[in-house]
Amino acid sequence: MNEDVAKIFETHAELCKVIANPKRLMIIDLLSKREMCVGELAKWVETSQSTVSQHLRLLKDKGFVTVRRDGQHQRYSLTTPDMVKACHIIRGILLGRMKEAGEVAQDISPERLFDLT
Amino acid sequence: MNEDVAKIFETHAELCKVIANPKRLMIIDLLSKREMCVGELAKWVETSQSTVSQHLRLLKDKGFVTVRRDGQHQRYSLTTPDMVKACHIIRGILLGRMKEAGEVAQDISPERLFDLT
DNA sequence: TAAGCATATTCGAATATTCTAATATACGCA
DNA sequence: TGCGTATATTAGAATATTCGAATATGCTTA
Repeated sequence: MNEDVAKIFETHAELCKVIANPKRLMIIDLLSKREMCVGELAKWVETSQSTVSQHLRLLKDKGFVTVRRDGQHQRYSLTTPDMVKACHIIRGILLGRMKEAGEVAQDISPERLFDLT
Repeated sequence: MNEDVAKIFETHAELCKVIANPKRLMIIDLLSKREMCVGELAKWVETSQSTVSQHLRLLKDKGFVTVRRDGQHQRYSLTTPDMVKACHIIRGILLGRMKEAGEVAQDISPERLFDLT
């Protein structure tokens, strides 16, 4: 195998690891709806501020979010809408299976898990 | 947060973990081209038969491949083309970045990393 | 400058992942 | 039946991930 190809798959896996965690998936989902600060995300995800901060750091390091300071707040937003697209495809696979098994209502959609009304 | 929603993100992450490994990504890529047996995959991925077998087991457990026996061989194939679609989107993100950084040729595409001619 | 809120960082325990080596199982054919 | 090939399984070491507790840093306002 070509060495460059091996490297590509290696890095590809690195990017996939970003979405291989439920809390990061929630964060991505929330940020796909609107910009949010850390405390707000922590509330929605129902976990500690520390945990959210660490996940956000990873997301930033991997280039999937940016931050802007707004007074005391750090406002995070997504930079890569394609990642959301990939997440929705995979969540679609899951929901399809769950619907088939009757584990979930037929009208549930991959985009409406958090209700931010 | 709704308990069912938490469960969905949990399982969603489980599915994402499947693609969070370079060798499994290679296996998925190869199987997206055609059915293959274990030894053949091991050759392309350049790893041990045992490792490939273990990855295939995970892929089967998660419902992404099926097997059929063909004499001494076990022929594996993909069941979920959408997973390939998700992989291509993420690999597209990566290749886009690499092209921008001049780390890779402009005409490389997410689908043509292995040449099975 | 001090107090208070928001966020980041560090540390360590618990858990999960990945690989290799060794061994077991399954099939086909002489 | 016995041998060779293909594949699966198991065990264990090395490494990676995840989280919360504690602490540090940064900003705002009195």
